[in-house]
Amino acid sequence: MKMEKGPIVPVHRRQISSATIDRILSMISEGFWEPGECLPPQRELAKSLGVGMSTLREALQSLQTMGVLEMRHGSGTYVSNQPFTAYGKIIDVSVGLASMDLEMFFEARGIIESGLAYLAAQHATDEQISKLFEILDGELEYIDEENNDLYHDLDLSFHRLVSEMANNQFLEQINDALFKVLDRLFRILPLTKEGWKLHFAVAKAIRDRAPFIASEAMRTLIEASSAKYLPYMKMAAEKDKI
Amino acid sequence: MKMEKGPIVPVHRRQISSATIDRILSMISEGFWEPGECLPPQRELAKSLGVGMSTLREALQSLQTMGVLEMRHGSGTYVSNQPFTAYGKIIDVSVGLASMDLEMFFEARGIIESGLAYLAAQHATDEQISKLFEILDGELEYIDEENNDLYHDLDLSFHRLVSEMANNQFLEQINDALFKVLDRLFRILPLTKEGWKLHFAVAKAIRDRAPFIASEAMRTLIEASSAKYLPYMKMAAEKDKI
DNA sequence: TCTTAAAAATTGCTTAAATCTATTGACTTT
DNA sequence: AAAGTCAATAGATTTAAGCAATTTTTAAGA
Repeated sequence: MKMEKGPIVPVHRRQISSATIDRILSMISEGFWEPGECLPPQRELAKSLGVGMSTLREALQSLQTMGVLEMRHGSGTYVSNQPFTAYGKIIDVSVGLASMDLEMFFEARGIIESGLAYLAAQHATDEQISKLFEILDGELEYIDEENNDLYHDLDLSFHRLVSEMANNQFLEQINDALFKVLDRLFRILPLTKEGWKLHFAVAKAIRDRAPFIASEAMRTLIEASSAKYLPYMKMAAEKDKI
Repeated sequence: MKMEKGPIVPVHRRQISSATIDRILSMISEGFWEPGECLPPQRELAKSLGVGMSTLREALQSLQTMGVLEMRHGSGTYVSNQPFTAYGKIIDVSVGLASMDLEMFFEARGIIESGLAYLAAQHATDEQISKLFEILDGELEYIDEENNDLYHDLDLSFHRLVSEMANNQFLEQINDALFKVLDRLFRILPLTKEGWKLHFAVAKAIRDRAPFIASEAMRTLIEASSAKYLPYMKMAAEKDKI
């Protein structure tokens, strides 16, 4: 019988720095070093792993970029005890490099944040819910005023709290990164009566433990702000470029 | 007049490697190097930037980890023309390090994939929709059979196509990474009549351009498979640990 | 003239060693 | 006991030298 010949796949000799990354990762996931713990000094570690110091440092630096390690000058290299924190930087970079696709990121934020509202309606604690309504009360004072910054802080708290209620760190980090980067491009406008009503609708649905309604309300909210700010944001992005 | 005293903010001397990262990033976003283009040789670039080669390489390696650059031995260092590809690796690492939180990742996948279905119902082209129904026809042949691998491929195509229909690269990449890593932990079970019906419901809603129904159908689908596989997955993860 | 193989040049990869800088903790002084 | 000083530790950076993969050039042969 004749064998079917596929294309011959070349064998790539792994780069040592890449292999070093995987080695360190597997040692961490095997519990050799606990979160928060300090790795051996770089000179020692390099010798133990049988690699040069520059190579080791390239690996450590990449792991730091991935949010796995934290290097402190003069002190040591520590295993991060907060995973997921690296998404922010990387999403930030992506948005910066693909800022022409601003709609895409807004759309993504709409999806993720409405999903978070869905989960919030399922998982929120009673304390969180009453705190959410406190924020709404606070916002009420700024309706139709020009006091931009104060309202902005409350708006931020609102979205942060919903995100927290959902109790899903992974989505929370991604959403947080998206929010920050979109917010930086264009600072939010003053609150209107209609805007407040949308916030209220989300809060009410979460209080009523109605996931579907909460997610739809949040979607409406994000779409409204998207429609409002996207033209300005595009202008700002263009200006940034030039 | 007395000055109001705020807390004294410590000055951190920036690390050169970190500054180098930002320098290169801004040069790319300013269009100094186009996507796909090759940077100068590392020796030259290091001299131009006024940093040592090891430092430069630490920066380049981090940028590669972020998906911005691609280093090819013997050839050169290129600006990536596909952004977003770095999410996969990093999400992979996160899941590996936080595998105790398997529910969290399943929940996240449910949110994102139902969101993708929502967008798919809005953006899908007619060709994509007919292709989706072809996949469903294909699946029909494997119902209640044990032919695991063949069905698995079709299932993968189904989810990939829905993801593609949504036309949002950012969410697509994140979902793809989640799918891969969850799929790797536990290979999918044979298709049942009920499972196929759930696939069909999603496809029908997309064809009918009904975003809300599509997203709910997808959520039901993911929740069903989650409920089915999570216990097994946990076992597998435990086994992996030991 | 075209093809092919060898050689050279280019470029990234790795190591090693010396030096600089930040942090920590122990020691001294008051 | 508190504050300042100093030495040890550990990360940060540079330089230089040589290795390894890729690409380009050159040269030989058909």
